[in-house]
Amino acid sequence: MPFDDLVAGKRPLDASFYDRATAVVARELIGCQLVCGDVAGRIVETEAYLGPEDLASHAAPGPTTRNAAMFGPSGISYVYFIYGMYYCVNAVAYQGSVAGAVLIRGVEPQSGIEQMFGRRPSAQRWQDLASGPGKLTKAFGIGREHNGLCLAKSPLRILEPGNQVPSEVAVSPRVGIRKCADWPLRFFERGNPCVSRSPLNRSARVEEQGVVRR
DNA sequence: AGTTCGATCGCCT
DNA sequence: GGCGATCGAACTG
Repeated sequence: MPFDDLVAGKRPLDASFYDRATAVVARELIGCQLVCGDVAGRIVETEAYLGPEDLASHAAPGPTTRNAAMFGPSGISYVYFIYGMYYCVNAVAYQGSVAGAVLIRGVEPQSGIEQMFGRRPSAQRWQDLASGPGKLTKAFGIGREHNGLCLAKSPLRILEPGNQVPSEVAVSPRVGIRKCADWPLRFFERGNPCVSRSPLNRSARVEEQGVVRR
């Protein structure tokens, strides 16, 4: 769909959206629209990372230069570099704690698909362009320069879902972590092919904890 | 200054 | 299901 038609009438989510419990924000980001430049897609998978009590969170060790954004105001991006070759993008979101962020793990490409294939030539299907946290930053061209930006009014921004509300949101443990491995803080649209599929996701040990119907 | 290891991905078996 | 790629942040001495 053309970019202008896709974003027409959709307003960016403002700080009041992000200034709530991190898991609630993670749940409600499913179906919202991620935009970077003239590339856009629908968020279909997220994970909540909490404050110091969550040992899997980058906030657990306390503030450092890398994770500083997680301790700042809600509604700001937190982008970090991992495994020597990937970026991951978060939306800072918390209330009543001292830190928290939502990792965006899966996006359904909607606009700028040709550009995404140009950035990820190894992708065989459009469904796999952004079906993972490292994949989607590559497809969207998100890097260090996008850390610490206001997600309501930057080239990197998130818009309200409009008429794209998810059919059914499922909950499960988070992927690829060892500490707090049982906490049900991963949210995804059931059945969507753009949800990431790491080996851990497919393992019988990781089973869904429940679903949220609308 | 040296070491460790990670909120991943893609290729191999 | 396992592993190598590849590098910066954080920690140790």
